Amino acid sequence: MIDPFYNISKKNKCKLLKLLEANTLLFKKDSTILSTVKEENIIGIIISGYAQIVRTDYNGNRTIIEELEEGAIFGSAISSITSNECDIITKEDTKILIIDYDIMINKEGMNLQFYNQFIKNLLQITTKIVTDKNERIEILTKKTIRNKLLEYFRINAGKSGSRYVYLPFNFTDLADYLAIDRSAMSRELKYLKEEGFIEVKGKRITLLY
Amino acid sequence: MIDPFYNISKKNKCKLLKLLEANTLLFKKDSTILSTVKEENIIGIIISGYAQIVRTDYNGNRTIIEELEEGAIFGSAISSITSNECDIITKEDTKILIIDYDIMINKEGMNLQFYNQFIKNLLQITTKIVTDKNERIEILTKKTIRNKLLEYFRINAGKSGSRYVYLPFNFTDLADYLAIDRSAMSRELKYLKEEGFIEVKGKRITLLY
DNA sequence: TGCGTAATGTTGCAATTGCAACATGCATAT
DNA sequence: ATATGCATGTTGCAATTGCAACATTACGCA
Repeated sequence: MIDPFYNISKKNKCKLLKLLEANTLLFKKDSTILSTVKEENIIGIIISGYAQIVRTDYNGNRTIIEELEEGAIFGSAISSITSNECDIITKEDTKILIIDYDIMINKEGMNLQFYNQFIKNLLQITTKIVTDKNERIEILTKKTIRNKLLEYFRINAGKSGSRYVYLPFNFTDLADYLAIDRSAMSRELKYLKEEGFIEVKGKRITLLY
Repeated sequence: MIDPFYNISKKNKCKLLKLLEANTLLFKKDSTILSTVKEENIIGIIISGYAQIVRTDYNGNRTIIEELEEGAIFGSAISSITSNECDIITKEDTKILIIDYDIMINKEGMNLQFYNQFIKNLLQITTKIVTDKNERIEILTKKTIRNKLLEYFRINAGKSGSRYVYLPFNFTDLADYLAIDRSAMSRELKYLKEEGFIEVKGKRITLLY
């Protein structure tokens, strides 16, 4: 993950935040950010802590839209908080930075190194986000639970270059991420085990094919 | 859609392309770009024409990953051409620009207005791409064909602020986009018509609810 | 105008899936 | 230790879906 303030000195970071009229906010664990953030065209940056963008629809189906670690950026300008069903929920005490997207973009003719560097860093981060979204879409467009699982494994084993996949979350959340029923997923995992395709030990999955 | 060269003069655009060691390529209608582009960390920009990123899996299922209009950017750094099943297919004669992502990003300490402006433009474009991807994910995570359709309609009627949805592609491609079987979609559309939820006239859908 | 091809509509059927309901396991706090 | 809550595992069943096969319509082009 690229630091949004990569290659920007502490001093310049302060100048930057002033220039962008940024606000720092603190949230306790398990609080909902959302309403603060939703209304306007805003970019948020996780300074410290951990949060999730979660959608809960009228049926009560929860879907994790995104995991927000330190340095992650989010916001109406970038994430799907446009949707009326989305919450950002902190999983730890979390410190975030709020920047108005329009103020940030409309600094014309800026010749400030730190400003341009910041924009460049954001470009790299959003590029990475697009890649992640594409992976998710690639998985979601598979038509069977089995193929969704195998695609998920393929992508995530590929990242570590091994035959192991370490789940970054629990199975309930995995089902949410894959947009499938948890019990149906559990059943399919059982079949995959029985047929000798995979081995599951806690959150570590070994690919045997 | 934001022009990648917004706020950059013709003269500066030339300088920029030289600085970035950009290459211009021409493709005839219905040709496959792909192999030229796939290998490296590259950004492509559609100068003129129209193309699609299409994935065809081993079952022959086609999925339109992305529509590439004039000014659109794509590439291994940004799109999911990482996948081994992806093609970029031109639907018209198409002129594209190829830029090496690493060369572009690693121009340190640049104080050139046109360079910084270009990066900023790319940031705005990728931001928009993320929004689009999120919309698609929002649709794909719905569990029934009906809900996928309704979500698609909701999002796209919302854009024009009316009760009309104008499909940007045909129904076959819509089914690909929603990652559902075409005939099953056709059946569900019939039910939606019969139940008075929608009215379909060619590519215009009217929401009646 | 007519031909060929691609898109669309229709339907039966088998396979997959979601859902509900319940059992088991595991961790944490009192 | 045990109670409480949450994650996980299991299974029957009904609903949804994909698939295949075919009919019909629309469209581009000679």
